Amino acid sequence: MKRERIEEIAEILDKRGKMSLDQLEKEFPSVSQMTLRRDLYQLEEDGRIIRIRGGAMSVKEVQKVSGEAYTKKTTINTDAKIVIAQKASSLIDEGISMFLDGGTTAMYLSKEMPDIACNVFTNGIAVAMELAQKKNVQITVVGGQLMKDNLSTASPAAREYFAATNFELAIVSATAFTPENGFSCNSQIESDLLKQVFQKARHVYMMLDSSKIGKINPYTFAHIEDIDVLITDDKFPKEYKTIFEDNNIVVM
Amino acid sequence: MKRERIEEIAEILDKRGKMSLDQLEKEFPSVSQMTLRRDLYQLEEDGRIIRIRGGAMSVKEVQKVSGEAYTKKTTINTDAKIVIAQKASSLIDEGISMFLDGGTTAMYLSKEMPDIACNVFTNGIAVAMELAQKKNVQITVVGGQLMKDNLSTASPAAREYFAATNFELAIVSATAFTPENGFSCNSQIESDLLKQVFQKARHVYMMLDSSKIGKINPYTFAHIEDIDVLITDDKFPKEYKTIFEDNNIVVM
DNA sequence: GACTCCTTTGTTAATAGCTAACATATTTGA
DNA sequence: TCAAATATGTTAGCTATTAACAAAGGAGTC
Repeated sequence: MKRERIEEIAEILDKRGKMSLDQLEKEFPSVSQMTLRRDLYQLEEDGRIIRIRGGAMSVKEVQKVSGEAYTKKTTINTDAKIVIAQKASSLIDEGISMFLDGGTTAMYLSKEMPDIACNVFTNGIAVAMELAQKKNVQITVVGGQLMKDNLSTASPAAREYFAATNFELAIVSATAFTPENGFSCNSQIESDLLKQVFQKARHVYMMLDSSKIGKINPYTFAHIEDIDVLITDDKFPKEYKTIFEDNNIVVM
Repeated sequence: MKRERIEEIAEILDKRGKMSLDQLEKEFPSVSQMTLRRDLYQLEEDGRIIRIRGGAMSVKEVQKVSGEAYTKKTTINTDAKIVIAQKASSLIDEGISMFLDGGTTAMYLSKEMPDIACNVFTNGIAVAMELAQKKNVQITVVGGQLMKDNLSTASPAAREYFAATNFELAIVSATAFTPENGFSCNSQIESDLLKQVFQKARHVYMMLDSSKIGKINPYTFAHIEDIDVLITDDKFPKEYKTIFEDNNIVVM
């Protein structure tokens, strides 16, 4: 109920742009003002709204007012990514040692995942920052050149480092997928890093929201048979699903 | 006078992102709080800022916040650190290759510093994220275990990596200083890393706000004679100043 | 210069909104 | 089913904001 209410508040705010607490109280007569305040506080922490005196304002509205375009990457298929991230986070067991990539889906995953004792290796600094909130998660950041577009790092040195490291699990996502070209991304060093990770990981979970399907990016880092589990959303085409299942891959 | 002040407020806010009225009052000691309030009100009408409780926020900041998670850590001696960071940022030349640590002062420095072409190595992921906003800055993140308290990394591997890297300049800060025990911090691996950095850096600038003075932390990584320039605030004790100057260190 | 009009700035009191702290209810999970 | 964690409600105190009025400049006119 909290989750839904917060979601609804966010939606209303995105629609109306700006609302006072009084107005919100009228929309949600069943809860107290304080609860709404707390909801707004949380939405602010998530970066979805800005609290102003007497109410709140949607970030979208701000961006509209200021007239500037905002990065669309964070908004593509957000809901699907969150669902996927939730699903993936439920698969993480206590004490596990895992690799997590630096993509937006991994970002949501690190928000959703429970605060259990485990070891996470990541090349995404935004992911690392998010995970730093969790008391019990041990984080190791992969060093290297920082790519500003996706806030992740990669370097030859990191590749070597991973050659001497073992993971129980690697959870990654691709920016493009076709059955013929497999999973691909836009950066060669990232692709190299992921290849290395795949060699050392016992299990590989791929998070792939349906917007990535049918696209091809320059650097392929894995093929269908390289992964163990595919986590996707309900818009995932049925015909593809059978391809994965024929390779003994669990599709979620 | 009004016009210029408003312009200046807008600029400062674009840089710092978010400021309290208290801080603004310190920046503009010659006018009353009410005047600043009115200025903010006007800037809001112009769509350049958003007024929030206790201060204001630049629209640019809003766009940034909407992308990432938002940590609202309030730190000690913020104002002094900002002053120190401003001073330090004025010392950075185009094309330089430098190391920056992961502390809060370095964080402010990365906000204040101009967007010039240069190479920055850092072990602070918050610093790296901040620098990622600058188009012309090349960033390299040091990998390793993430320490959650200060969001910086350190590892033996990183030490080796730096053994093969040269810097023109290292800008670091300590969490404690006494003349006898030198500059110290709370983590052994961080201390090791800094020692290595000091060996490879041609010049070392130390940022030290006065709240650190007289304190001792477990791991000393440098002594007075190891640094070239000390950047501090105006509460820095005079008797200490002479100690530094006797060692040919520029005190700012 | 003295006067008026207009803009900017400062001061104060009253109010609205926020936070913190605790109390209660509800959910989760063992 | 119980205990622990999470979510919600209630209150009191406090802080920031507003509004209204007063004072101080600036600009133009006689």
